[in-house]
Amino acid sequence: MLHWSGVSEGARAVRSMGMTEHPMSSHSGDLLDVMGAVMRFKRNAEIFGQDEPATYLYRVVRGAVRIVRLMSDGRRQISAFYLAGDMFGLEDENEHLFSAEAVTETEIRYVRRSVFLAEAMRDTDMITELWAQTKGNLQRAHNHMLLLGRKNAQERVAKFLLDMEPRLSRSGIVELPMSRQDIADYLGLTIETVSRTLTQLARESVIAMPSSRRIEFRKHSTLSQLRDSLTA
Amino acid sequence: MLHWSGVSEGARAVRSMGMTEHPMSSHSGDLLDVMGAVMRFKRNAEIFGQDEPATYLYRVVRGAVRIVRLMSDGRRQISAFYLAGDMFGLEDENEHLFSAEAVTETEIRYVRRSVFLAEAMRDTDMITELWAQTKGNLQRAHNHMLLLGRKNAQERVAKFLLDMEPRLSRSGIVELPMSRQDIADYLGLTIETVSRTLTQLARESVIAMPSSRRIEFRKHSTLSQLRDSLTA
DNA sequence: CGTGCGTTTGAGTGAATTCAACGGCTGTGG
DNA sequence: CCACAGCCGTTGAATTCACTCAAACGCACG
Repeated sequence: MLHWSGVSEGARAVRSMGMTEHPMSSHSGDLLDVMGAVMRFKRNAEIFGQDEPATYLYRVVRGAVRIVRLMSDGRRQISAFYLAGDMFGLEDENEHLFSAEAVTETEIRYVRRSVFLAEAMRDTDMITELWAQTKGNLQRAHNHMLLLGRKNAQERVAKFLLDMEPRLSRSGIVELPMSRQDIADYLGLTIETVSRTLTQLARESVIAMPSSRRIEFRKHSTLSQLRDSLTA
Repeated sequence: MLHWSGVSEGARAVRSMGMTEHPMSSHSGDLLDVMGAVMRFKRNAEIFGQDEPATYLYRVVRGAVRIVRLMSDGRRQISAFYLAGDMFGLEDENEHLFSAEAVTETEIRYVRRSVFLAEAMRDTDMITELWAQTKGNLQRAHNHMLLLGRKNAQERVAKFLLDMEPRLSRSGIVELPMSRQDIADYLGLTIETVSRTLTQLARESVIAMPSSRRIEFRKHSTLSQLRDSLTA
């Protein structure tokens, strides 16, 4: 199924179109952009699944990916969203405990880990980039754990919006690629609680919601206060 | 091999707590084991603090370290415990958003990031080890997020015990280095709920608690079921 | 125009929290 | 040796916040 093509020097001529680099990756990460193959995934399509061997290394070219753990009773936990420029597929060692799914129409570049690593051993920029990406993912994971611990619903939603803003905003307006269910499973809340909280924020004019996926920031500082702590 | 450039500044930064510094003992073995300096920290001593610049890379030689975020109203979130052999200090980019504290009497080896990286650029084993460690931390972080999402108290405690077992067990008996408060802040519960849950598990003879810090596994499979009842 | 899906809103319930008191261990000092 | 203080952990009772169950809404699409 998955098939790697063009890791050789010839592929280096190919340069993918301009993508937004999120703030956490320190320098331009074009390295996986010239290796491996590109694949398109439709909304909700599975990129890799739980219990599959973890063989590849991936990068989001366009769109959004969610890292999901599905439990037998239907509960779902989303441990990360990856957006354009992010590398992923390193959350597991040998077998995937998580699955990765396209949140929207998404374009992915992927390459065998072994191939990438072999190349990286000869190119310090590549291994440095790989490490920087892994570190960035680790930092986001720790940041996200702050939210999952002892935070109430308002704090979670406020932090979610503020975290997403720099990653996918266009001038104070966030176009969310993910559904309410995705947000709920990411925040450790139910869909109803997410909905109620957003409605309440809109009623208080902290945000505006022209449509359910579009969020405008109206009182940025209030949102920050809600995130940091309601009390005290 | 490598001299300790920059180590003295760092020592000053953290030496305010009572601890002793050791000269480089050539412990034949892993990579960070032969670089940098060793330091001892007493129980609850701070290794680095929130808002300090993130300059160093650390490894636990002996003992246990917790990564903590303290909020203004006193709430605390522990996002990781690091044990002997684990590298840490990569959870932040430039400034620490978290602090690191010794859970028990702990021995740490540390080195300037820049120094380690400079060396790693010339030694692929070192950068590989650094990446492997970062990846390991990322994997543990994702694993921990499963627990923090939508899990009830019993599932959290059961998973916590099972996760800790391979990391610090001696033949089915776990000697916990951390307090109930630490466990609670790690699991996103209150100290009372952790206590009640452990008591209940002991009453059901799933575990035995000869002392509050010592846990014996009596019905390992039952514990797994409690964890998986919703994890699988 | 109806069907289906995602989202919102409402009412009642429950699991973990908060508030409060108690028990056990350790070290200190009379 | 006992008395006491301090810390940590446990237990009890009442509260609360998010959850569950349920229904309705709005929009897209055949």
